[in-house]
Amino acid sequence: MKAYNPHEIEPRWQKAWAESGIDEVREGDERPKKYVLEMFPYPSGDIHMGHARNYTIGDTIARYYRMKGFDVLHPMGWDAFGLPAENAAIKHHSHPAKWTYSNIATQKASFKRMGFSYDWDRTVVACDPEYYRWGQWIFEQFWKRGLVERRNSPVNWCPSCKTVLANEQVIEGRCWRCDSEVEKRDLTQWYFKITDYAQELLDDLDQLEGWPERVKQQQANWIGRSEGAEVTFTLCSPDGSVPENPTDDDLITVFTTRADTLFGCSFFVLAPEYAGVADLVRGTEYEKPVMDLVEASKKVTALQRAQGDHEKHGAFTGRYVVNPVNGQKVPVWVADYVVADYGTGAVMAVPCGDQRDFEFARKYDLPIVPIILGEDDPLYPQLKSEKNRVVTSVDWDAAYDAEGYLVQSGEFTGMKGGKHSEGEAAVVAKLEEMDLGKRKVEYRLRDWLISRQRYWGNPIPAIHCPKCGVVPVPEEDLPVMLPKDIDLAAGETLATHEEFINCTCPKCGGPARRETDTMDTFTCSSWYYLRYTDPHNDQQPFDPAKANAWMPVDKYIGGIEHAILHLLYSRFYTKALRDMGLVNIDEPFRNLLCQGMVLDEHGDVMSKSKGNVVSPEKMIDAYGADAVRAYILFMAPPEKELLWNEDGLAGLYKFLNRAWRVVCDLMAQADDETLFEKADEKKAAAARKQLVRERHRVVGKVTADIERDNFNTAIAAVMELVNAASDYLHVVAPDARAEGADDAVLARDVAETIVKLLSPITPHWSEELWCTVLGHEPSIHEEPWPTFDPEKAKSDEVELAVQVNGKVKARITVAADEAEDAIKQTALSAVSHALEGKDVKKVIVVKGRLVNIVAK
RNA sequence: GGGAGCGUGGCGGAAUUGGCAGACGCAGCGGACUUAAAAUCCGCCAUCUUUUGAUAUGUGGGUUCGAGUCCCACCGCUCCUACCA
Repeated sequence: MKAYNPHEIEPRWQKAWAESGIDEVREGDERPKKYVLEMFPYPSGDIHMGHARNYTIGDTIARYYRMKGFDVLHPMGWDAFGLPAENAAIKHHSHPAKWTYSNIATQKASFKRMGFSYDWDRTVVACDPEYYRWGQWIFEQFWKRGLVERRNSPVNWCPSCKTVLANEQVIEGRCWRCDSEVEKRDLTQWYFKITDYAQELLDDLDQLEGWPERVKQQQANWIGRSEGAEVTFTLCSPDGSVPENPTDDDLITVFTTRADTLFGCSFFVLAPEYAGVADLVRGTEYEKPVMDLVEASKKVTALQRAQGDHEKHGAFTGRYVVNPVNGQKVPVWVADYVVADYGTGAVMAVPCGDQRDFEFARKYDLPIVPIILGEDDPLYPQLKSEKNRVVTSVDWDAAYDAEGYLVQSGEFTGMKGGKHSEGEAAVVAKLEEMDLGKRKVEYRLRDWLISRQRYWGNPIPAIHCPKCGVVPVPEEDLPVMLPKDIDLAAGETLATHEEFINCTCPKCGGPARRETDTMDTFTCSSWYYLRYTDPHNDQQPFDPAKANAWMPVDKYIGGIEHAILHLLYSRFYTKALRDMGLVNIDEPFRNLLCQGMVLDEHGDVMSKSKGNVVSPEKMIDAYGADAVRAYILFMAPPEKELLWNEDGLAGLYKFLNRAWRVVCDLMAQADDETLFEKADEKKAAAARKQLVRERHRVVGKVTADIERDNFNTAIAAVMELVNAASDYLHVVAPDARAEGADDAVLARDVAETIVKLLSPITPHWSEELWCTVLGHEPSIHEEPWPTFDPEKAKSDEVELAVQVNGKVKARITVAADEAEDAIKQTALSAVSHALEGKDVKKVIVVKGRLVNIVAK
């Protein structure tokens, strides 16, 4: 018997598969398609266990579907633009491309060693001009359709990466990439109007039945739809008089979800960044304190806010606005707790019903007028039908933000108040009637800031002409190539590269300057899955017919850290491209599997600084790729974290050895007499029966488990079949398995079944046994998946637990098709000792499982 | 503060709709083989108890013939989010 030697068989089969092109996609195939995709990696260096896990899961699924008779697209590429390459280039005085392509080569070699079945002919590398050309083209199509905007506003700036960041890339006030504190700056930047799709991005989450609930929840929270109303207040003149015929300049609008509390508005607050703040106070005694506050709030970093420093600061502007529902004048303040870019940047403050307003009112001694009360509030009996203000202060220590009844609220007094309440609807109706308010939906989602002040990215294809303004680069001139001669270490950037910058305006032909910002790397990863469907197209980003044939991705596998960023952006791209007629789908990813992290044995994140990184390469050196793959899938369900434990890996290696021997022993003929003793025929018959049952049961179990991503229990089931085969081998001697005998047929069937069931997981191990021990031609990976007969998985006798009042008291064995009455009788007599002195009230028979006797 | 999820042996984890808790594996213990070790093969392995049996899925209640699973409250942990009016 040949021993299992992964180090010999793995490279041999990898070479053979590459030569035969077995993993390449066949175009024009008649079979139904499956598009299995793993998130493409950033070429940061050697692969780590997270990669190994992600891609092992995907490869197993892809191989399974091939055997199930699908035409499978399973591609791989690299998300190759980004800052680490630039930093490496600065450090080593070289070019980012050098570092990037060298890492790609390293990673690709590792992926091949893992035995991943990618169609390498379809590789997409994001920094390849053949790819980024079409990223620019798509940018221009978005531009044409009004999805691109250039505007000045406060943005997140990372001082360490020296670039702006999208909202989604700021995590607790820090840069997602380098962890530096993010600053606010006023800059003119490029945006994608993802907010145009806010409602659809929210609604279509319902279509995504194959997505984890928590990811959908996170996206819904991020989009943050909020239903409310706009309410218009009139600004009083500097002398405090109410303008008789107010112009648009005299009106200030707020967004609120609680119009029902409008009668409790006792002051009015503008964000420090609110556009008209300076004009309101210019030349007055209030100018200095207000403008000091505006300056100070710029210095309060997002980080300080994230860390819970919610001390509110404000300053009075000296101006007043008129409350539209009761005509009351309320003071206008500027305060740093109002967010400038949500709603209108102004809020009506109702301190009795909003905790933030309450805190601010207490700090600056502003009135707190109770206008919504719970029935158990001590003030309620006094105020419950009071329409006018009689109480204008409270001794509460927090706002009342629950549902309640409106009081001191004019005609609305007595109505129910709260979000989406009767009172809210009535107030909004009244405002609409007066033409001073209307229903409004707001979203938390902001437009996607896509420009970056970095070299190693996709250049934004725009030209600044002093005469014509900002104009797109003509399509035939795409791509705008990144200049290769740049010395980043010397501080050069695109903005200092005169040769790159100087150009002529495509409209007027005059001298012009090229845009020097590049696009966020997330633009590259927002459509790569479409490029895979037609990777060599040099006429368009992809042929819509090909994309439509393959899309959507049937199974998308990647890390949960992309729950918002990448997945939201990709959904947006897909919808925008759909509206341009390039694809006919609404959503790119039908099923999403978010794999858990790989942690060290103590549950800590693996990191170079901690020195606890386990290298996949070293594990392959020690145990072979198949054992590593099987271990990764066996030790935890895919979405859970995996605690690395090398003893466990050794265990899987031992299992592959044991299963190898069992397969060989099953195929051994009578000449190999030393192996087993001859057993009596009765035992042998029972062992045969048992093995047949296990064979059918396990195929059913493994198939169902792989379909629902339970690879750990699928492997456990194969282990059970191997154990059953081993038991059988101990009873049935090899000479019973001579050529042509029933046992020979059974033994071969079980051997082939084991090898096939493991082949998506351990492709080299299976291929070797298939071709040598089982004597077939390559390749097992083109064989059909084993089938099973549920009838044959059934046993003709079953053991039932007999419970008395829910506690197991005995076990009985009955024929599988035994009648219920007979089962009851058997059960009752089996537990007669436990029933003495009791009345049997009821007997419940659960077929195939148990009998429960209720007795008192 | 808001949202989502999770608590099962020494460890990783099983348990489709409520139906015999602990599959499968790791570690451990015992045995066979061996001069010996490794490898391999066989057996044991939740807790208490001599057997019978009793107790066990974070804690306390509830629904049910029956609860790891459903409901309520509490405790603990993890992730996401954060002044969004």
